[in-house]
Amino acid sequence: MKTKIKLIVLAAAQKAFEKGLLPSDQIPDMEIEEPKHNLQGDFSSNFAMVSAGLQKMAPRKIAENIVSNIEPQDYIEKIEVAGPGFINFFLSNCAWYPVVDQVLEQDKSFGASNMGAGQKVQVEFVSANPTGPLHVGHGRGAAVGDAVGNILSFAGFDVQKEYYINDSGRQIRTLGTSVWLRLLEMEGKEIIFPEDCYKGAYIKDLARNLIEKEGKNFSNQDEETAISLCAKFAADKILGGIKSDLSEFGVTFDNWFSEQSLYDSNRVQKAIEDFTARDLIYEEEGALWFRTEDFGDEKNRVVVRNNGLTTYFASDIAYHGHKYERGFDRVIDVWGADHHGYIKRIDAAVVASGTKSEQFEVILVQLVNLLRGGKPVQMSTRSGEFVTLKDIVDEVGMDAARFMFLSRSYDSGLEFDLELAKQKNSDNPVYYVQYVHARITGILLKARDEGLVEQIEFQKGEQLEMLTAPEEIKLIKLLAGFGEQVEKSADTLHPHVIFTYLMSLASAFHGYYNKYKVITDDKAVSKARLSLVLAVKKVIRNGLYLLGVSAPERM
RNA sequence: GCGCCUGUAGCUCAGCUGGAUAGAGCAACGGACUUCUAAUCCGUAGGUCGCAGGUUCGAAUCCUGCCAGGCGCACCA
Repeated sequence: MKTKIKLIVLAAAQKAFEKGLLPSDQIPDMEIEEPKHNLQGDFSSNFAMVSAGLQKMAPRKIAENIVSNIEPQDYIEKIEVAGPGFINFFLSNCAWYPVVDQVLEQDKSFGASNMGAGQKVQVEFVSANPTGPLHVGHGRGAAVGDAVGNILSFAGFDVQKEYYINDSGRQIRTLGTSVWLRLLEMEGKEIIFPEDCYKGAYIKDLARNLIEKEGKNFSNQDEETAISLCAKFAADKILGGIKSDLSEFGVTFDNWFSEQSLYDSNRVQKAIEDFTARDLIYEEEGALWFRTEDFGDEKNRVVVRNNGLTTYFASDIAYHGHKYERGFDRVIDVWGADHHGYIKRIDAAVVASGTKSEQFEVILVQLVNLLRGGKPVQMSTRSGEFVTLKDIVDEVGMDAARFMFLSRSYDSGLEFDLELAKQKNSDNPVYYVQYVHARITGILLKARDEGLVEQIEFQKGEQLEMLTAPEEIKLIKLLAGFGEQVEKSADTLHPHVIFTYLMSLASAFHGYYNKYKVITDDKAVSKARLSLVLAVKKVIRNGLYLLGVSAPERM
């Protein structure tokens, strides 16, 4: 509809120019937008204002010349010039009816777009070290990454969701040591538990599991062997837990990528050699440094320490290089905001490997403040005790948790109130939206029982011209705008755009529902309203799907 | 000190790729169920868009400088 209006304006501008009413046929960047107030029409063009300088003419005068040259259309009721020179279009109701049929026909693909044109995109998210269970922050990252993936895919991108497993290096060894020490402790030995070891209660559980599995005499082994066995056992176990927690959270990955595999295939080594050969890496004080400064970083970064061990950054260089080798045009990493200092150096690695900086994007997800009834939930990093993602999903449910995580822009910190997320009323946005879906199903079931419709699903609207109430037209307009919101969400990589959209659609529906009966004595009106309401149901479902939230038939 | 994010109603936040009278939810107050699900709706009230400049027909939105809060600034991951 927007593009239609735009073409009309352009045609009128051309005509006005030919008639000599406009001095120039230059067309500036103009916008067709939906005004906030109904009095200002359904669509509005700022053409006159943005071309004022070009035409050397007063905006209102330009607007009038445009309006007088617009071909009349049956779906346009009137056109006005208003304010500083807006051209406002008022559409007749019949302009909107086709939207209902589009929704019903296109069904699950309504709102989809081809803006991505099949471009290959990888979204990497969560990627938590397998050294402990996922916590709240990971939950937000998981919800965001998963939703961004869904949205990009719906917008026509070829998306792969990936989890990077840091299954190599020092933190895994530390994990092994932690478990080993707890194990010795359980067997009555005196131990000193170092500061840098993992302190959570889950470490003791792992030690216990290991004793059960391997028997009592495990501690007699040579320490080195024991620690690496502990590490392997613990990492596998924890990763298994992470996978199952994520799947209970409704998050699935297309690929789990192992850091260790980069070493096994010599990719890390090759990356270092390649950069060294190109003088991007130099030696100083026994360590190898990558000249990230040359790419805009504050200082150069170590890739191999003077003890010969590679840093995490070294495998990250190889990892990101490998992503592009796998054919991704765009790579999106979802990180916690506390990692922002890392962006420049990865960007340096990407650019040094011959990829354009624009092909690498980082979504920084701000921190989550966990509350219970408005009061902060105590989380002690010292003792290693924290509220896990699993705790939250168990307590409030997957749908409520996901919806809450996606309710705000990830650029802002998030207050997550467990009490609020559990409430089953309008305070809790997830039920507000899901309720629309369930309510409509109820209506459709009743309509079927009364013989008004054969099935609760159908592909063609009926008697749509009976939809004349302003609330009905407003609903259709909202449906018509879904695709644009999907594109905006995909373009900005911000899933909360979909959240906001769903809230306004739900609000419009609930208002309508309370004011009008869908099933009335008038058969034609009932059929029209059933068509509209089914369309609303489908769009709600499509939107919820993008956020990874279920659309229940009954509540 | 440097970098990233944030500052909008009492609270939590939308709006920020510039548009007309800045929106929603909660909290407050007053209403609506013999009705397709009240997990809902309707109404009232609530604002120097952190502060100061600048850009222009027009700034919550863009630029600069302050102020405040969060998070980072390792041969850690």
